[in-house]
Amino acid sequence: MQIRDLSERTGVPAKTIRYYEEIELLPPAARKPNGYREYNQADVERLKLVAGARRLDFSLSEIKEILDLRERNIAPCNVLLDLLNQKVMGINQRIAELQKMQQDLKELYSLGKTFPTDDVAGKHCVCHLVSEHLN
Amino acid sequence: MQIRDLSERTGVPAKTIRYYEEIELLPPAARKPNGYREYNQADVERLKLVAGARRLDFSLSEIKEILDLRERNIAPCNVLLDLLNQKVMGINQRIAELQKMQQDLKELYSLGKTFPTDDVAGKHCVCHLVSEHLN
DNA sequence: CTTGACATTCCTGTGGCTGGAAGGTGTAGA
DNA sequence: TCTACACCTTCCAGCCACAGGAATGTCAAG
Repeated sequence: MQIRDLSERTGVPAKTIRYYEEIELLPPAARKPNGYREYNQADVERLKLVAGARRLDFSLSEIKEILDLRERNIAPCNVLLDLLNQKVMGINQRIAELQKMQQDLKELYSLGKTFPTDDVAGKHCVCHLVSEHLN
Repeated sequence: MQIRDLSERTGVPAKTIRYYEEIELLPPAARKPNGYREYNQADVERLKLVAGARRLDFSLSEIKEILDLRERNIAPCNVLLDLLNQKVMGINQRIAELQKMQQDLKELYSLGKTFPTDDVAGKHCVCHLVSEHLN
């Protein structure tokens, strides 16, 4: 199985697979006599875990932690469960931030609409509101 | 007024101010005989607009567009209002994506909890769920 | 013998900074 | 005068997770 097959089985671009190897997220691939990378089913499984974790927005270093545990024959399940939990809380916070920002944006929009839109100096228009916007 | 004063009046780190100048978001600063950058009140106002817009998560190129309009003596108010509006919609979408992801994370967590946590191979545990997770 | 689809490495760019090194300048106190 | 110390300058590197592209090599089919 060469890199394109691995790519198709996992949905990860070949370019990205090489990159993962370069940063040592994945172990150095076996090579065919011609220098081409060669993969097996275990490589597919490992990369599928990486791909699934990426879709859940795990960072590469978080994923590396998982893979490293497994390489040392330690089941990473608990770490993974913890990470899932942390992600949920992180996303809660992120959503709250976004909602706050959306509130701000809407307020600025509404208020800005009531000001003239031809103020180049920006003293009495929406531009001024943005300038004075703190947090 | 030197760079540190500008920094304190706007909350933008000196390092970042230099960076903004380098990428031509801000015009080249006036210089004192000793080579130090020198700023005036107009520079404070401009940078405050930049800082406010950044807090609202405008990109530097969006901000550049605003500043360029003003430099050409065109009031950027309408463009700014449009951008505010776009941001609101963008955030709505982002929030939806995050909520979807949170849903997925919670499901994986709950289901993962029901599996053994000592499965190094990852065939019958939360790791497997993550591997098979598609969007 | 050529065409085309693969593969390889290496370099660059993205966004928005931040950190640090190496050196110059300005001011206050001993 | 000497010396701290705080400020300034430029330049180079790193972060994250890749994507794009150049230059080159390999292999199978027609």
